[in-house]
Amino acid sequence: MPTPARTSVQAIVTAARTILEAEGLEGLTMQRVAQAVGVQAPSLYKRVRDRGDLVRLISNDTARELSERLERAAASGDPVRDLRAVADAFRAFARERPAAFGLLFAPVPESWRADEALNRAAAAVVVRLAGELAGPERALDAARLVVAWAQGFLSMELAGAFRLGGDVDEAWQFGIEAITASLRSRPRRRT
Amino acid sequence: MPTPARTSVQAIVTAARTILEAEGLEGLTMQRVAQAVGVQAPSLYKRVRDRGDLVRLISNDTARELSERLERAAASGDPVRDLRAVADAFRAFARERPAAFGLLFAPVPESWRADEALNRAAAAVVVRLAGELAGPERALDAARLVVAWAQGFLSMELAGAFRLGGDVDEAWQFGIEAITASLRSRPRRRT
DNA sequence: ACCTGAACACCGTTCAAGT
DNA sequence: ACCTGAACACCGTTCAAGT
Repeated sequence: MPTPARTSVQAIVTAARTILEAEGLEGLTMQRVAQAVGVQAPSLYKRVRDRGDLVRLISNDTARELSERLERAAASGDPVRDLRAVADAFRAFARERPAAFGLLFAPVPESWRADEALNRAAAAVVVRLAGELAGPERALDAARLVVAWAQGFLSMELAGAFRLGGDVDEAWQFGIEAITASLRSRPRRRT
Repeated sequence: MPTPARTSVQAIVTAARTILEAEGLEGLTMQRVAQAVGVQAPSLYKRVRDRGDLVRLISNDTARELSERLERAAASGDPVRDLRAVADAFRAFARERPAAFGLLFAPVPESWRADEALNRAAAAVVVRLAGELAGPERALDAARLVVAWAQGFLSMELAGAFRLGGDVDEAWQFGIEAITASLRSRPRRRT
């Protein structure tokens, strides 16, 4: 006789995201997740292939949410203002979900990573704005400059790696201003 | 009767670094390290406090080595050339020891991290060069821009996160040029 | 169809016992 | 003084057995 489902992939992923933020990636055990959704650990394997798969589902959700936020931030139509707003949205997201954000860029096995299409969607906004600033020929190079800087800055900030004093918010402002100014003044190969 | 030591902290750390690069952080188990140095796992606890402490010792060695390399790279006396050379040395190191490099910037428990003084030493070169370019008032902000970009770029490159095509080497060149140009042209508060 | 207890192969770590 | 086997508390994962 079929028994009714006592949980769902959605419930599992949601619980896992909460545990990830509260207790880190090593704290994210199958037993801990099972307890949170009210089943025994082996039952989770009816919904997710294994722990790596669960991590991948978390990253998918994270990438989707990040993508939406970046999209929403680019609303003014002015590429300089928009790029700054997108960077700030990126930072706000990283501070809200530090563990999930870290996971998105962590050197994790390939099969744990968010689906390529979701990463691509999140990148699209930045590539578009970077192209408007630096010209279509340089769009990808420029986007990589912006994303690398922002990701590096935030991973260092979240890891507490800025230990030489100074104002970290000011360093962030300095960075985004230097980068946008540089992209705008760069000679374009063609327009 | 005292028995002669069959291994040493140095041998343990050296073996651990090799294992880290070959099999990643999850592959770095106490049993694996013990096997490599020819003792049983419990014996390791005579030399290192626990696995986290072993990771910290690896990071210390990594930070020391990175620091030396960056120092050696800054030799021309011209800050623009030196900053480029330091960035290139940073990248070369990251590619030689990707796992150790990743570890240095990974969101890992505080007690696993390299000693503060070693991180400070590695940062010093960059802060000096950044100050020569952007002025002493902006040295720290400028150094944070450079290091954040480089670290982010490399962590993305090593994670295989540049998946939109284009030439990654060219993106690196584009980045360091845009950043140095921007720092040089930035208005200085004072000289 | 879904859930579970029991089991397996692995971890890190402690500790009494050996030399 | 150093090393080890045995043990403990944890993991992820599989699977036969239950409903």
